[in-house]
Amino acid sequence: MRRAGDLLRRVPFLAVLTVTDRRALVAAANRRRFGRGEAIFHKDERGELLFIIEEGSVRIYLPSPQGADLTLAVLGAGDFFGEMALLDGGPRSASATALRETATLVLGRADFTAVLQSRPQSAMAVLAAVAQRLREADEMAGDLAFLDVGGRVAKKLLELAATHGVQRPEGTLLELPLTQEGLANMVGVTRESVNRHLSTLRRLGVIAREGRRFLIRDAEALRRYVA
Amino acid sequence: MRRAGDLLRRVPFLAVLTVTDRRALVAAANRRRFGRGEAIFHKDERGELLFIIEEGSVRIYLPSPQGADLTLAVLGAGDFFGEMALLDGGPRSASATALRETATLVLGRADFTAVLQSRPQSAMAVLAAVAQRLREADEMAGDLAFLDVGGRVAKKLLELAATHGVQRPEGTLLELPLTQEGLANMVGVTRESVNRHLSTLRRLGVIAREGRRFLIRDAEALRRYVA
DNA sequence: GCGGCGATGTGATCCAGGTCACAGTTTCGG
DNA sequence: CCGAAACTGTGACCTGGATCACATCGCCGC
Repeated sequence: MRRAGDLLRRVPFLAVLTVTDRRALVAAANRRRFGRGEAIFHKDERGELLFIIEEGSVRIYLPSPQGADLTLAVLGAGDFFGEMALLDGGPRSASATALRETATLVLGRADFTAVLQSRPQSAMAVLAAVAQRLREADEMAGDLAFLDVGGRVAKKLLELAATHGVQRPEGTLLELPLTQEGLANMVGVTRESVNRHLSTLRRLGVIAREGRRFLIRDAEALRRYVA
Repeated sequence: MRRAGDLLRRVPFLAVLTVTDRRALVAAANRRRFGRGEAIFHKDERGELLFIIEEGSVRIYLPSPQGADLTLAVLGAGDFFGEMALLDGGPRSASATALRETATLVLGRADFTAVLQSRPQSAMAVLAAVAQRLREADEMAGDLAFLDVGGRVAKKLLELAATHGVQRPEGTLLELPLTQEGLANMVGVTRESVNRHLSTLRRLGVIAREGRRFLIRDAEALRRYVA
């Protein structure tokens, strides 16, 4: 229980609660584990559960009729998801699956709303988080409308560097193991196109491969490549 | 003041307040009018104001470096906008301009947060509204990624029919006067492409022009055209 | 009621990126 | 440690939309 408490302090909308409140919440919540590749929920389903990731990582995506879906986000420990359906009562707006063995804390609608109603600070924190996501969603739409494939790939790499990168003498290494297909799904194009752009970037010495991860050698060049 | 009070009851997050609370808010708020085509704010500016539309209509859009921006929403009386920057403290995530003579009620950050903090119901309503917008933004990204131009145009027409349509014996008339350029900006393509698709749809008898507005004769056919 | 400007309609080209079809290369489970 | 399965790399080809270039058609204002 100790570990869970620590983690919850890093969840924005729970951070503002008192230790006692958080303990109560953890006591009320269920736990669920998901195996690598296991579906957590599907778009258009009804659903009344909010998930907080204790450990692991989860992909949120829009499934497309003809395969090739669009990845909206990859979340990790401390992130929460599934709140949308709770907030506006609609069906799931996207699908979620575990990318690897993942442990979650599950909150029902009643517990969630109770917290929000009784702690204005907590509601404000959720509001900030949702606003942040809206920002990102709008930006994604803009990128899809304005940038060509090369630009989208470059921009996504920079984004991943910011969120999942570790500094190395030779550049920034993306910790997240990522296949070209995965990257393709993030920018809404075919794997082949991504491959060709990565090839040029590699030939230019801008990026390199390190096993299943990417190494960004020249972020500045990538930035120029976006425009 | 009477008219404003009536209107505010239709703003979701203010509807839950008492009449007295609303009166106080109206008293505290400023009013601003904007002329046709006038800019209200620009993306990336700092801004601390929330606008509630009393009368008129406002276009929210992402400007693109090379002209041709992307319209995210067209809002009318009773809608509010500009909340994002207040909620998460970031800069404006999009630009806003008045499409015609428009009157707004302006709320500062302090007033807005005061309401949210003191009225949990009100915070929940804002949460629902923002969640709703996030849903729409994600869907837009999906459409940009999955649908071809024809599908996007058809889908947008159906959307507009739902939000701005009036029933007529011959079909649904879109009240909103809309140029092909305007439609093009909503779906992220060139005016020429929109024109060609509209031409085929018109030849097929699915839609027709009524002055500066669209008449949808066969919604079912449009729906098929999306896929 | 006419002159002009914004909004339409359409043809001609061009090319980024999708599709298909493989070959080579890692990786990982048993 | 080996073999299958998953990833990566590339060529050939085709096509939807962008781009450019006009002609025409309203409306709106003077």
